[in-house]
Amino acid sequence: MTPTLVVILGPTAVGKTELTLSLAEHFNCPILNCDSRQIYRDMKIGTASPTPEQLCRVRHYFVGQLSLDDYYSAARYEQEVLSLTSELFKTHSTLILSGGSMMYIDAVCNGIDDIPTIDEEVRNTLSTRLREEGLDTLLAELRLVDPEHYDYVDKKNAKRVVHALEVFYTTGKPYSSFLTRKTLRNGSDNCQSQVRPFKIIKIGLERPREELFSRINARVDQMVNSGLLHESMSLMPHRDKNALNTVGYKEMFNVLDGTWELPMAIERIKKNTRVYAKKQMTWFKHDQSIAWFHPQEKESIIEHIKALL
RNA sequence: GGGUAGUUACCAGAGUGGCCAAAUGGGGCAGACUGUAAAUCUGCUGGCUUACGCCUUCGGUGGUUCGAAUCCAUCACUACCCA
Repeated sequence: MTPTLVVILGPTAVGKTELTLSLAEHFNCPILNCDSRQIYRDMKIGTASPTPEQLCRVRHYFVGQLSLDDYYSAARYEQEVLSLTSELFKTHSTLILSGGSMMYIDAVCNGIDDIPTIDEEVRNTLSTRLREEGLDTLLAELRLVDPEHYDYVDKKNAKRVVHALEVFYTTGKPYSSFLTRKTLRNGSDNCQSQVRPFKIIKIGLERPREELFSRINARVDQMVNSGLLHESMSLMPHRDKNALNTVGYKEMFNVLDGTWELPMAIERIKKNTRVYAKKQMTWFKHDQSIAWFHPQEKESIIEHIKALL
């Protein structure tokens, strides 16, 4: 049997966790979580992490294993998933990867170029320079140093401009010289089977918009009832960490420092979650290799997978 | 009953004779995306149009003016104040 990675993806709150659990039980295989925030410890409520009960039902990987200080990235995730799968495929012919982090999924399915990780010092220098000298100065510099990427880069997106310069100052080589995949995006995923030593089956979960949005609203209320504010309070000391630049927490921090009233924060969390879900859908919808189902169509999904195994 | 303030696009809210289809913010919609991506960034948001452009808007009606969201009259409604 060809080793196969079944990828379950879809917008936040669509119902991935529960469906994935029953698929994993059905196929008797572990779950590789693919959520850039659930991978952190201490962010359980706000990220709707699998509960202890759910974690008991099926072996999970990539849940709650990082501390807020840890550096992480899609590239690192790709590496770890690849080395883990090469182990797990020795004993399982099918594995499930499930989550909504678009870039992480993409890194696993299509690979991501080998771009060096930036050290703290360069990162700090450039963020200071951005603050003090402004984006235009850095853009002008990028133009000199890496004209190819200058033409391509989103010139209003400081983060992208800065990153290209970070790479240049770290390696002495232009950022564009590290890029071998012309487009990261899904257009190229016809060749995925050559990229990976296993087959990939992508299952997308979707719901009508109103249905998804009312699930989002209900889930946010439920998070608040389960103590999101309290959890945020314990994370306050780390509020500037990237991992906490996350829907749910950033709004609650505003409540805790007195900027917002709680009801306002709750509304904003709902809204920002909807926006996030929409962004996920926008990303996923270009990927022709995804087979879409309603989360309730479990039997059809199983059939679909079996037919492709 | 009297007085004052107000009525602007989905909401809030600028605009007080031409540069106004109307600032700005929110909300909504759409999109981009190769390294902390639940991040970051962009566009659209009266109608028709690919576009030039055309048409209908700033509570209602009627006026003044070459020209009105802006000035005048009047009616309606809202808020506050005095009775």
